[in-house]
Amino acid sequence: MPQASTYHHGDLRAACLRAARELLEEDGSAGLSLRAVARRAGVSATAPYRHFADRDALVSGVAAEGYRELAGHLAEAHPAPSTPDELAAVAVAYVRFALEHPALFRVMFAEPCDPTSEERVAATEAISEYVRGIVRATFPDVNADALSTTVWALVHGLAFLHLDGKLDSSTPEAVATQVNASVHALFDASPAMSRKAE
Amino acid sequence: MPQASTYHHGDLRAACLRAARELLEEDGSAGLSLRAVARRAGVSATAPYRHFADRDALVSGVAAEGYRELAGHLAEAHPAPSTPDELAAVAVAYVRFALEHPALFRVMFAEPCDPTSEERVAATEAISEYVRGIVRATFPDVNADALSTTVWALVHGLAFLHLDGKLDSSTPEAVATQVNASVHALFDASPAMSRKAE
DNA sequence: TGTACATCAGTGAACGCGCGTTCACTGATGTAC
DNA sequence: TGTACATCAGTGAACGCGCGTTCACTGATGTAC
Repeated sequence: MPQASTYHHGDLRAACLRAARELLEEDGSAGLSLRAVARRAGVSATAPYRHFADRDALVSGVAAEGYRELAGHLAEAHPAPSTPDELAAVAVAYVRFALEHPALFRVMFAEPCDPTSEERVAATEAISEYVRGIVRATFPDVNADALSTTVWALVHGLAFLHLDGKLDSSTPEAVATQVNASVHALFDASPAMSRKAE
Repeated sequence: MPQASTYHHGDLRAACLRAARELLEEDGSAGLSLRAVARRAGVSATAPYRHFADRDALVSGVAAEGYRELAGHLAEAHPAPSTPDELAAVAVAYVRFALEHPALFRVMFAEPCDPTSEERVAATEAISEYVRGIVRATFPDVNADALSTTVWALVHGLAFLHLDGKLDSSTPEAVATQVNASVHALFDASPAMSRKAE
């Protein structure tokens, strides 16, 4: 329901989140201020206060959006992975998301999760649950909670190391190869874990 | 060579780094300003400019110190690990360091590595080389470069997930158990990797 | 269909703040003779 | 040992800036009658 009117924006909340995302990609998290967001949305400096209690609420909103978007990307990579190869494809999508939205990814994870933002906490929980579900589907006979933590940590670490330029991120293929190799190195161990679980 | 004199500080550089570390632990990276550092060091706002070109140089200095300190902690956990268990002990030390110095750890990794700071780049390289060396010592017959990246990513990811409160960090034992389990899950796969490398 | 009015989403001036950085300066130190 | 002087590490006033947030306000919208 966007309006042609200049006074009432129509959907300023969404416009603020969009502006915040753009600022993030351009200037990194340092450029993410309420005033800059308002400026970019073409609105007075205080207008965002109609939609966000304060700066933190804006940041939490951006992070939550990022989580949902990440979840979408993972599902797109494979809706219901059940083999190590399919799981690896999801891992590649995770790292790719981090590399395509570096500043957003950092906002999502580099600051301590604000426990007062329900939206943000819920989105984090959703990702966590999603990873657990995938691992359970791929290795039904294994302690999925333990293995899913390990998988998530591995993939998360790969994402950060790529982000920090510690690994070769020059081409998407190089990244995919690296992620695949690492994930398979871990999955080859799962039978051993299975044995322990019995 | 510290001086009793009040005018000449003696070792203001070190005092600034110390002050920065304290501010980091107290207020997080948001509190890390040149002026705050000067204030805490008991010195005029501009005195740090005798020792740091600008704010970035200060931050890079802090990060570099963090890298060296981390390296020290790892070596302390085990000077020359050569078994999976010993390697796991080093991994636990890595994660413990992150949990003991959360803000410092974030400064070290959460911002893109400043490529203009030689000190910082060198310190990063040193850590990277160190991990590679350990893995090579533990698995001489394996593609150490590939495996060491996987190990580092896994441990690094565990550190961040703990930092973000996504895993149980309530006691040092809980953390150690989790890290040990994850690292062993990976190491149990190394024979498979070895086979591939042949 | 027309009017009165409550509600809502915006405005814009103003506040105080801490920041990074510059500049000309000055006090202390150490070295050459 | 004593003095002159260069060097160095501090000082403190000042700059301009962008920020978060408050406040009283006003224009637009939609609903009740």
